[in-house]
Amino acid sequence: MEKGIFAIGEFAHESGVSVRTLRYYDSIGLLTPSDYSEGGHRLYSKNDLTILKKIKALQFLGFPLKEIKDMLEKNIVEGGILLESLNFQKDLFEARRLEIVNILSDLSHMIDVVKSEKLVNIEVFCAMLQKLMFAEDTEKWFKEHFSTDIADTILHVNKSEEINLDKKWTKVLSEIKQLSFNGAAPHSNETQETVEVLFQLMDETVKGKLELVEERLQTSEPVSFPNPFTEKEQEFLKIAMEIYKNNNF
Amino acid sequence: MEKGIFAIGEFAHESGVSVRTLRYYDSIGLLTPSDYSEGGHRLYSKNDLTILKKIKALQFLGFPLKEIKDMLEKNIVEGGILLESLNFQKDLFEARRLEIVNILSDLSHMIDVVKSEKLVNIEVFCAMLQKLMFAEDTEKWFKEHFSTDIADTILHVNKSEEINLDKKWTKVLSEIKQLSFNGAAPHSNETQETVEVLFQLMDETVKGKLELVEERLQTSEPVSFPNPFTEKEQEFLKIAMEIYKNNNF
DNA sequence: CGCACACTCACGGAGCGTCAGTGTTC
DNA sequence: GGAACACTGACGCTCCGTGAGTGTGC
Repeated sequence: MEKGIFAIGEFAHESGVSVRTLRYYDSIGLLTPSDYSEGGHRLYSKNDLTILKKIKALQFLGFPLKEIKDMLEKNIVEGGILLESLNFQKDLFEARRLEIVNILSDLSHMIDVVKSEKLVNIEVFCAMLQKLMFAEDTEKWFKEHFSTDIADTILHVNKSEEINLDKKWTKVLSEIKQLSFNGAAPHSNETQETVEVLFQLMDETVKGKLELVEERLQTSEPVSFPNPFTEKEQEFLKIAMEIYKNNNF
Repeated sequence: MEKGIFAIGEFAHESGVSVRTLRYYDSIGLLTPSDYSEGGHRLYSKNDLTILKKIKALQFLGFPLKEIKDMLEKNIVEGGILLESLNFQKDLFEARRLEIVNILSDLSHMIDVVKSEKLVNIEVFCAMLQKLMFAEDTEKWFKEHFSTDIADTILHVNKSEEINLDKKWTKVLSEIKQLSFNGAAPHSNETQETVEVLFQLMDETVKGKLELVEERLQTSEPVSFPNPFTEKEQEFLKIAMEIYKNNNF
């Protein structure tokens, strides 16, 4: 091959772009090779290399190929329009970054919670996750259904405290599911012990304001709060809790 | 419609997921409606709603639908495997975050540079961009072609200084391109003035060690440094610089 | 002549949006 | 009986990867 003229494979190697990609760019008219051989083989020049570099540079900034095509065709771009595009891309990436940061935070949280368990029930896991995902909605819900000070007390826990609570919740909720699944009796010792832990945990979570919360829970409409239990499990738990309350309060 | 049983539209509205998506989920067996009407309409139950919520929760963490399907089918997941997936996702997102942070930094840089110009030549723009993209490679290149101290002097500028330099470079390189495009003579006053600015800028960029750099540039192989000029422009510039040097040195 | 290389379709993928043409519900 | 809703294909989107089957360059 003459110097400065490349077949597609050579050109691909030189530029670090795949052959498939080059053909694709040709097909959409983004990078048309400078020449074709008699047999129809694409022939690229050094100039094509600089064009390709431009394409890759613009692609790096997140521009889609269509826009890149437009930009290259115009060659000289009005600063204003370019600036607009750049700002648009920046906002887009900034939004993505925030999203990712949130997801990362939730992932870390879930990792901490899962770490301590051997088996994780997917329902409990997802309920925890939903709690994180809709933290803002949850806050709203609390402020609508309880007085502001109760809500504040419940919601204002720090991160490590929250993780600790979540671990405990994961454990006890999984246990309850397991009991129901195994057909345990609501009045059995095992069940009642777990229910006791549940009450303690509720108490810990709401920091002693349990009575207030319970009162509301019974008067207000059925809870639409993320709930990891099936109907059957709910029924089981309701009975077990009744028994516990009759015995202890 | 009976309570607790939804047609697809209602269900979509309730769950905030599009009808298309629901049908898609059915088609891939991810969320099969609890029942079908005689006429073949999908009928969803409350239970389906909780399943959908799980799906969305897991999707939020970045799991693809296939994996979600697996996880839901197993229902109880081994903590170890789940932990592995979570960590994998976390690493993935962390990598993406870093990527995005870099892009954002480069975007901001380019925005600063572009802000001061009315018209931006795409070649100059892309050359700047490439300089940013391959900053590490550039550093390597400098350290190979010059002594370490020169490289350090040139490369160790702070951010605002770099942006300032880039703005000047953008301006002068664009001017040269414009001159060449307009068919200006290499010896014309206009051209020579621009070349003078170019020399000053080179000097400023390499902080007075211009002679050393030039020496190397002439002896080493042709520069593969990001270059915004076409062959024609390079020829034009070379002549103009010769003239300038003959007149001034 | 043979081997490496290039060519042109064409499918697939993730997750749906968006027609088009027809059937169901109430 | 007619509006509103649902159904099943099927194509489109982005940016290519990955074949399959055939033609070129040296």
